Amino acid sequence: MEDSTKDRYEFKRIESKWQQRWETEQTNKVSEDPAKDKYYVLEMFPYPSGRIHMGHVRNYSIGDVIARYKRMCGFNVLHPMGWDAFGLPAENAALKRGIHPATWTYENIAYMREQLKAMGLSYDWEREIATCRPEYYRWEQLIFLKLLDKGIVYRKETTVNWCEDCATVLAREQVIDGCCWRCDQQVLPKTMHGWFLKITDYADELLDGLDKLTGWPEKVRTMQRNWIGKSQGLACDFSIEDSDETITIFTTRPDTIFGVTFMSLAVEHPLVESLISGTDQEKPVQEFIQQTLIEKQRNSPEDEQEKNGVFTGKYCLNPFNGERIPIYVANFVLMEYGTGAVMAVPAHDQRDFEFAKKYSLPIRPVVQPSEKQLNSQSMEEAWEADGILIDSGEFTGLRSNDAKKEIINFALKKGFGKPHITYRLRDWGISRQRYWGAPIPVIHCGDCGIVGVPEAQLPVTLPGIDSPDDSHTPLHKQSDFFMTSCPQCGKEARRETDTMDTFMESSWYFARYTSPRKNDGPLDKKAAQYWLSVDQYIGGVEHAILHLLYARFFTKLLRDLGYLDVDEPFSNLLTQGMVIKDGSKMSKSKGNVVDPNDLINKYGADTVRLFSLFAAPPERDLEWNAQGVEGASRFLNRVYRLVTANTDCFTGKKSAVVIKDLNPENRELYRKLHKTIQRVTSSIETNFHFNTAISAVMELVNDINGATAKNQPVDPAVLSLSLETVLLLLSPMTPHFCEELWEITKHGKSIADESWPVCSQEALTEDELTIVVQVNGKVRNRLQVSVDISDEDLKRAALTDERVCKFMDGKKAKKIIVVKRKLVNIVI
RNA sequence: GCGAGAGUGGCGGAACUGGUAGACGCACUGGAUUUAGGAUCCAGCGCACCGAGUGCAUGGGGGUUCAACUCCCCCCUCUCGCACCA
Repeated sequence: MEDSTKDRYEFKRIESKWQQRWETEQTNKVSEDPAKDKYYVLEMFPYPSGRIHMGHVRNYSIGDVIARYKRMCGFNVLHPMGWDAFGLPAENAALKRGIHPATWTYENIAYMREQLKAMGLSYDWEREIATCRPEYYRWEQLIFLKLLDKGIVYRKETTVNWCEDCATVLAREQVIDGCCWRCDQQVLPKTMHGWFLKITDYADELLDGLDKLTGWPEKVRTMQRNWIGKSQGLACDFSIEDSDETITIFTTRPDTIFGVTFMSLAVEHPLVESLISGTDQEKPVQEFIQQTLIEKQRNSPEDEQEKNGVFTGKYCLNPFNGERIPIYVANFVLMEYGTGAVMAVPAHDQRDFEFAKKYSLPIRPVVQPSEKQLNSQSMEEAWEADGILIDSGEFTGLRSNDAKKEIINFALKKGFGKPHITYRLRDWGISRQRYWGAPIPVIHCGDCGIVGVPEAQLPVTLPGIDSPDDSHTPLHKQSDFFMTSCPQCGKEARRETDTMDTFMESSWYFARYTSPRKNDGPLDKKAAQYWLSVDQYIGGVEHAILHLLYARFFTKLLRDLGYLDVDEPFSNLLTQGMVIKDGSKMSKSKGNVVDPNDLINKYGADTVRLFSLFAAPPERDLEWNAQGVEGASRFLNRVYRLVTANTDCFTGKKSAVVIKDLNPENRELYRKLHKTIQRVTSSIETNFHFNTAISAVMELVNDINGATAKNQPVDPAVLSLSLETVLLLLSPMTPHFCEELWEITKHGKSIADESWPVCSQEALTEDELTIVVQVNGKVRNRLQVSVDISDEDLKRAALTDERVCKFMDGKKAKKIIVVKRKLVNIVI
């Protein structure tokens, strides 16, 4: 059992041999070459958590096949790797072990780098970056300052999402079901100052750009669209009776404005206080607000609350018809969306309908559907679709869509309303009260206010890299760090102690790879121009919103700062599925993790790569199967034996084949060989379905095996070409293995420097075809016929076929359908 | 509820613009080789019937067609994402 490796090819020796050779010969080093077409393939860079996991293996295997394939196709391929190295786990681990987060991070990087190298991935390691290095984040600080100048970065006080466990603020994108995306603890609201990026300024461009990203999965585009959440409608003022104040509402259904029967305010709405102060309703409303706030805290956001509210005792006026409208405070109105005030139209909005039913408020239909008559008494639910306006003054009779425009225009003319667009997207809060992140490069001066750190003083580095004791305490507790002087007036001042959200680093790393060592600016424009955008980006779908939206945003920022000239960072996106075992995602808590190290030691990197590519198409989840790995291993061993048993046929020269001179068996094999090139190439080109590419190669291997097993010797030229093709086609997937056999078969150079094989049309032509004969659509026989048989002859052959006659049972053919080169269907 | 995707053997998965359903692999069964195991090789392997053979089969139901995994309509299930968005 434990000696099961003895019959396997020597993957250990072979893999380290080729890894060393690629390194010494700098096989994967690239630079800009205007003479060649570029191809930039990138896998989402890892967080240096300690060891690579199967998800990484799958991700990088996919990327590596694409990189190696494109390279063989003649592209100048950029394929870099780096580390998303800032983040909370480093702090936690450091605290636990009493070491510095940097130490932990760099050790992990060193170990994981070796693991990746052991997989034989074709990275240009000279471009490696780690985002925690000052050489990287200093440029991020510079970009931050430029954005501060432009007003894209600003500071404000808001209610933030606070995670007590992580002791930091979270962006809205990082709050999942009311809990922290990382530690899963309930997130609490907290009021504090923080730094923001005006992503909302780019909302429209981010939204419109999605239409052009045809190389992205529809799913991801839809998710981003929903996240941006653009709604168009009317912002309209309702004046409050006996008051100078007005309530501004936002609605996407101005066509229903004559159906308003009450007004709902969010409990946090700023006007509530003044509405109720000193009135009889003050107490009940206050109580209701308290109650609602408590419930909001307590309940997880999934369960929808019953609609509740309380009358404020005050009225406002519908500007369209002057009607008196009671003002309520309601628990289902969100302060964060629109204006926090909703005009309630119970006949045409389900929530308002439920609320009206509960508090016996009037329901007045104003949009009549064509298929039924709405009646305020008998309605059981709101009619939310379009229709024709009724009881709507001068707008009566218009269709919903026209009415929307007319009503907005009317409000605009009269001055009490205007067209308005609102987004779900909020500005990106980037302040984190953590140690292990890039310091925000500003200084707070009592006299001058906020002052950017002068460019010449960048980077603002993290303190205490050499003193592990308190090195990971948050910066606001380290006076050595925050005590400074104002760069403008020289007085004593306080350095900003927040660090940046780590998503800042991952928002531009792909661009930095194009000039990773540039030391006088973030990007070399020429290099960026040559390489960007990324032609193929690969990673998990869990980043569909966060990282991918931020990276798109940053690309536009860098473009507007003059660093780049592309609008979008990633032209094509492949979202690979998860690695599953026993029905669920591999995770430590589930105890179903498979360590790639163990597999590589047991089977070799090539086998592990091959299996992860073969078991499922990349976008689907991959069910881990230990026996499947055995299968992949078996296949490679079979190829190894097949090639080494036939080294005689390799002469070191290019074999030439004259199709005419081949006997039928050799011709068949030669045809299969070209058919395989065609199938593998198109599998990769159309959708990166490596699983079918591999199965095509397996078929070819089976055929070569079959041919050599027969007594008749295979033509050496056909045999050597077949085996060469197998190696060339497999080489992007199992590179060490193919390099070794390429060398054994007397090819002078590295297989990585060979060209991708080309399918010959001539080789594909056949002189005989198998035609399926159907009777009434059911397959009854197969006929071997010459390719140039006429339809008439084919019909005749089918009709006279013995088996076919049996099924025709003496009946006459009503109709005969002939599909060229494929089938004959006799209808009786 | 809204949006996206998916349902094919025991399993992972194939099937091009409608034209041989189940490629390839795993598992399984039988055989060869072997002292034995492992490895390797050969054969079989959707379901039903004892079988040549014949039926039936791509979540369910209907439809279009000579022909449907593929196109259309209705329904069911699962996965993922969003969710009181006015």
